[in-house]
Amino acid sequence: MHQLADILCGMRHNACMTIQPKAADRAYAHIRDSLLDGVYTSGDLLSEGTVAADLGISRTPVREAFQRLQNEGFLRVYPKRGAVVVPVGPEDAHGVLQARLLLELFALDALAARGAEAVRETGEALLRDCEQEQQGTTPAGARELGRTFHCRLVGSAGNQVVAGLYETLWNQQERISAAATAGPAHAAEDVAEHAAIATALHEQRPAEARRLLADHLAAVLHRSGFSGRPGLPPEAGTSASA
Amino acid sequence: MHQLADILCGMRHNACMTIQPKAADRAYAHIRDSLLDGVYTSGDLLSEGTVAADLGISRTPVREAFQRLQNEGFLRVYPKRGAVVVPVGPEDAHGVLQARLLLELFALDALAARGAEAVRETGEALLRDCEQEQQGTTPAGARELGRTFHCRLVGSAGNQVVAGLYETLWNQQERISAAATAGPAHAAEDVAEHAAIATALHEQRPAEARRLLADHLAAVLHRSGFSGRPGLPPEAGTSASA
DNA sequence: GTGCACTTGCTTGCATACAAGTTGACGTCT
DNA sequence: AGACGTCAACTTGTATGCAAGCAAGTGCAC
Repeated sequence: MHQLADILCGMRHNACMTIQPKAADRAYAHIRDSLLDGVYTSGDLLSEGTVAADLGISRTPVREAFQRLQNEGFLRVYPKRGAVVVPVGPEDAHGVLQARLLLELFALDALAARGAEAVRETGEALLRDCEQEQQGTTPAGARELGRTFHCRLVGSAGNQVVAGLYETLWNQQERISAAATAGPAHAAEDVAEHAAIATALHEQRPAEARRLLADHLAAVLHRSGFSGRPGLPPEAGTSASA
Repeated sequence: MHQLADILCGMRHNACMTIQPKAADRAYAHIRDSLLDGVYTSGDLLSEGTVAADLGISRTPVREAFQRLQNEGFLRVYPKRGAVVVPVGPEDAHGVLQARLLLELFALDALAARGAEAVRETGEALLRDCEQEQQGTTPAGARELGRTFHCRLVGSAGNQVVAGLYETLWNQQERISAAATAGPAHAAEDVAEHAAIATALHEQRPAEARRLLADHLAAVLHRSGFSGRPGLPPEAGTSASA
């Protein structure tokens, strides 16, 4: 345990992961993609054995994937019963967007407090993200780029804890996007709004960036289709199940 | 993130949990307690086999516990190497307290927006928590009551997503408290400040509750001993290990 | 003495076997 | 017919065995 600092700093063992990802990672990616692509829908019941058979692996790595997905809010494991796909409703969408607004506005304020130069540099980095966004066309790619944009924005505040919280939040955001059936249909609007925010930061107008960001999140909520009747119980449209 | 609540609350299916909790839960509780009580300290290296042998169970449930603890930020598992206890430093303490301030102030504002009656009721419930706090004397009990107080405060905002985020945050807070070696020495001050906040809410002075809360969090940071020199590298005081 | 391949002892990753719990259906008794 | 007990087909929970990976130490060749 003398070289623990090395362990903490250097991630040089990851070369093996590129050659042959662990079975647990494959299971995680498979289930997550199936969830995000609508193969599994709200209320579906999954079992470790079924997924393991589908992937040709044993239950052990699938079990690990289930736990990770439960921690990220995608699944809910019931003892001795199975795992159900957690349904999302307007309540959740409102909650996530409210939380995102809170964290992202905080990030902008913290960024502005770090000085004009930091604001400009962050805006520049975000603009580069937007350029990539305009090129990427696949749904999965658009998802990933949206994640990098917003996570970079929050990360620019310099608070690692808040950044970690936001990553958790983003998982739920992706679940909402998937459930909204809108998917990447509004990707163009997203990119345009991202670019506007990045430009405002790059030109050192943080106050306008705040306003643009708030508008952006409101627009995202509206486009998701969950904006109406926030008090509606989430179970309204998810009663049917296998 | 809320699987702990699930385990504690969702006992309606199986009566076995009262007699014999799952081995994975025992392993989780054992490691977590050891972490919080200082048996394991920052940088320590744990292996599944060792813990399994200590508890007289197999590696499988220990493995599950490791994953949960990693998700909560206590451990970091390195492939084929083992799990190290994540060290915490002033940077983390500042980040956590800043995030807590952000979320808890948001909660107070959201609570105030829900109306005077909601504010009074929440203050009343919090006062009841404080009464329990004054009775409980064991360190573990004090920890748990502090958790219920702050989680109830944040939960009163009515945003389940933010509440979930805050629970995640609280795990890190507990780790910081443990690392600060201050532990429950300042429990009396905590309780007094909690009571002041609850009273302000009960008497419908939310603005003062805001101020008291900010003071409380600043005091917590100060008492933790991590308040000075936030840029200091985290390894400063954590070199010694068993 | 120096450098390098090998060996050894640790670790995790995965597959498999078995134990235990839950559910729903089926048959039987009243 | 209706209620009730039994059971069979699922599920997860845990233990165990084996393969593979990583790091340090050992000994040999130079």
